[in-house]
Amino acid sequence: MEGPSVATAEITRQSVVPELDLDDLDSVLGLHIGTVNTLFVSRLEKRLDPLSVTPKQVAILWLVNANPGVKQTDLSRFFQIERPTVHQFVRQLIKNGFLINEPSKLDRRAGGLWLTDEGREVLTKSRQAIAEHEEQLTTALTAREKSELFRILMKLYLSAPAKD
Amino acid sequence: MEGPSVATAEITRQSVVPELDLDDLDSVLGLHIGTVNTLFVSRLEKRLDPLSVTPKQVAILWLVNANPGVKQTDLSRFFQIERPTVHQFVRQLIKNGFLINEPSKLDRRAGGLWLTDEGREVLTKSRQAIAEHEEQLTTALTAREKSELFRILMKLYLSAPAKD
DNA sequence: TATTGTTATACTCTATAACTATA
DNA sequence: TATAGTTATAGAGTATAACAATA
Repeated sequence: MEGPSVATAEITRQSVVPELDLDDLDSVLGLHIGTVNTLFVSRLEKRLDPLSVTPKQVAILWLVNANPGVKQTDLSRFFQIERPTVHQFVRQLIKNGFLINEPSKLDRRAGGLWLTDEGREVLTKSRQAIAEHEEQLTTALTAREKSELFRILMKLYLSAPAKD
Repeated sequence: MEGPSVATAEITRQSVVPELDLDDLDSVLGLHIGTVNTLFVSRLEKRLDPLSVTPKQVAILWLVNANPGVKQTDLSRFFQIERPTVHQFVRQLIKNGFLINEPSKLDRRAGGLWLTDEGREVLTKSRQAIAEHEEQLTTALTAREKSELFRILMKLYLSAPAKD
């Protein structure tokens, strides 16, 4: 799996820039998470560009589609981002005609979000783009590595001590 | 390890917001990488705030310290970010008195970067802050999970198809 | 008082385009 | 022509503070 029957070759970022002394910077987990995140986000942004949506906007469309009438507060809780941050995505999506905001009749503070026909079309195409993108970036991983990665990331996320 | 001797409980993001239909959004790897990245970055930013540096600025200081006289181009290659992006961090670090830029005598196009005494102090304190931060966020992981995470992230990074 | 949404503002990280100076 | 650095500008994603409307 890892090559010939010698000691497993350790592949590190050192091999990418051999002339630099990394001084153990590559033992910082956050660095690698950040690098891989940038890789995923920037590639996906390019794929989604023709559809005039960003990765986070698609995630919002995705959940609104599956939960018609959902409130911004619910999205804020799911993504663990602040309400004004959610609102910014929602505002852009409404401006671009992918989403509408219908005030709730039960609680007039809250709005309910729905996709437009155009929003549904964009979501369908975006899901296809995401599927191709994820397939492309994870072909090197075995099925077991993929599921381990999901499991470990989830464990990190769920075990994080509360803010403050 | 995972609880009583029943089928391993699957812990997902669904359990965080039970009332939402996720419609398989949680099968998108990029979402989890992004969430964990935000977790790491935002926590570290708060820890570094008293030192007046950001996570990326510390990474720059770290490499300049280990490679006195390094060029911005080398940093650009290591971090896989564009030269103007590196320059922005460098400019801020110089402005804050943590870095100096001494033009090379061999190639007057290039500058060489060095830490100031204050930069060295901030780096030392930042490394301590990062060590505590990483320890705090990864305590839930076993040693094997940690090394698997490093290995899989590195594999993703190194196997990524070239841009375009 | 508490919740929902909104507006204004700002910060971090990233990019592209276009420029200067040097090799 | 190619490389190193710089400047200007922009965009994605995030936050906090303060406010209005509603419950």
